[in-house]
This record gives sequence, structure tokens and C-alpha cells, in this order.
Amino acid sequence: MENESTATSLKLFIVLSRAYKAINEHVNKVIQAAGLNPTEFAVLELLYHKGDQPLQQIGAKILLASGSITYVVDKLEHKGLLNRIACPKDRRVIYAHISDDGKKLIQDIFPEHAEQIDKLMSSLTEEEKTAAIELLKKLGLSAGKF
Amino acid sequence: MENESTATSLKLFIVLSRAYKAINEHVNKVIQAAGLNPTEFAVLELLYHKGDQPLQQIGAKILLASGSITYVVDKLEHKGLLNRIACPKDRRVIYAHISDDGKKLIQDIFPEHAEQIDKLMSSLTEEEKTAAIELLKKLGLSAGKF
DNA sequence: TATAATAATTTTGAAATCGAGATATTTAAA
DNA sequence: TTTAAATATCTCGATTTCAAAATTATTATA
Repeated sequence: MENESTATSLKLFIVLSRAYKAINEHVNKVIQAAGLNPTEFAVLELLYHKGDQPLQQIGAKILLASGSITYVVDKLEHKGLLNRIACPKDRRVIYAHISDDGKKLIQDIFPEHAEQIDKLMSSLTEEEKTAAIELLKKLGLSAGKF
Repeated sequence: MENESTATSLKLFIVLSRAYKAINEHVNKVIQAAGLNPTEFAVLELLYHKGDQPLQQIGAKILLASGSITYVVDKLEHKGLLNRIACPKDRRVIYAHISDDGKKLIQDIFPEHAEQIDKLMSSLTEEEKTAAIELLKKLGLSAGKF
């Protein structure tokens, strides 16, 4: 442990990991109870809230390797929750488009999902949450650049 | 989205997830460059810093299923980085004990590991890190209780 | 226009993880 | 003491993920 900064950073890393894992453990239960795994939910929710996305963009946004995207999108397509749509401008590109069933599923799950997250965060005041958001945003953005 | 609190909580969840993943991605590279995967590192580091542990305790501490513990400990044992030691008091229990080679490896990796985490956190001031630690500690503890 | 470099997706094989069940041991209860 | 319940580890099969290579399409360059 070379210096003070390193010690603080290590501690931050530990509490960040613990908080993430503790929260995620609970969040995943709600999602899995709906018959999706966390990755499938992340993809569907992205499409629901942000509209059609090229597969590659999905991978970039939820941090998943290209091969895994193919796998997850296949599964969601087989379940009838999304469709692949060829891009007319660039034939390398394939868009994922959420289906009506997919929309219904997200509409079913999302309120409970949001409510649970709010419950899990309820130990912080609004001001503390806002402060945490700013700090973590800065951290995530700069860490992403290395 | 029912209310203001929920919206803030969802945003916090998102930035928390992204920060965690962005940081972890880099941290894992250092570990993998040393020939370990993140779980193997977590086990060895636990043994290094906290001493011998029953396999079951390892699983509890790094949140891994029993079947996975067997798998990871097997790998570390084959690499000569730890040994299984039978508990004389309770013949169901097996301790994992870090070997001299395992100690050497952690001593090799840990400084760089710590330095990299410090670098990844360098966009925050010491005060900001301390603030983030407090907020995340509170969050992780309360989320763990649900 | 060819050719090469870049880009998006898919394929493939290997690794990591989980959950359920199997085995062995210990503890508690009848 | 015998039985039942609980505990620790391991085995097995299935799922999820990644990394590298393959395929197809586009863009830039000679």
C-alpha cells in the first residue's frame, strides 16, 4: 500500500463492488421471476426505452461481447420478444426491434423492477442519491476512457 | 415511473452498474495478465490476507456457489497455489491454505492491482472518494439486509 | 476499377458459473 | 442408541459468456 490515495481507492473499489453485488442480487430475482435473465432484460429494456438498436450498439451499451449479443438476441427472437430487421442503408447492420409481446413484458416487469430498486436505495436521501449519481458518473466516465 | 424518488433511484442504479463494470473491466486485465481469472484472484487474495478458510466460507465471502468453489479450488490446487487441508475436528470440512508460490504470486500482483485501481479512481479527489465510500457503504449495507 | 482496410455479425470452442442431487459426516431428537 | 435433520463438499448437466476466427459488406486508396 504505497500511499493514502491508494488506500482510499482500494476501499472505494471494495464498497463499490459490494454495493453493486448486493443490489444486483435482489434486482436479478425480480427479473428471473419473470422468466428472463439479467442480460435478456437489459437488452429488452434498452429497446423499449431507446428504440431500435443495431446489435453492435447493444453490445456497446450493455458491455457484452459481440458473440454474446448474437446469443442473447437469438434467444429473445425465439421467444418472440424481438425481431431482427435488416438496415436498408448498410447491409452489414441488423437492428433489434422489440415486439408487441416484448413491450407487454417490459410493461409488466418494469414497475416492480423500479419499485424494488427504489426500495433498495431507500437508505439514502434524495440529496445523497444525487450526490452519489454525480460521483459515480464521473468515475464511470473516466474509467471508461482508460 | 411513479415518482421523483424512483427516477433518482433508477438513475443511481444505472450509474452504479456502469461504474462498476467499467472499473472491473480494467482491473480484470491486470489480474488476467498474471494468469489468474478474477475469481481465482479473489480466492487467493482472501487466503493471503485472512488466512486459511474452509471452502464453504470462501463461497460465502466471495459469493460463489459450492460447485464453483470446488472448481476454482481445484484449479488453484493444480497450479500449486494452494493446498487442501483436512480439518481434524470435523471431517466434513476442508481448509484452503495458500502455498508459498501462491503468496509470491499475490505479492507480485497486488501492488500493480492497487496502483491500477488508484489510477482508475483518479478522476475523484480524496474528498470525493471519501464521500463516495460513505454513500456506497450505507447503500451496500442496507441493500444486503433486504 | 481493383485492392486493402475497416466494420458488423455470426460461428466455434473453451471457460466459468449455477442449481440440483449425491455422498459423507455431524448434530439433534426421539 | 437409533433415527432424522443439518452441514460440507463434490459431481453433473445446463446456461452464459468470452475470444478468436470466419463471413459479408462498406469505405478508402492506389
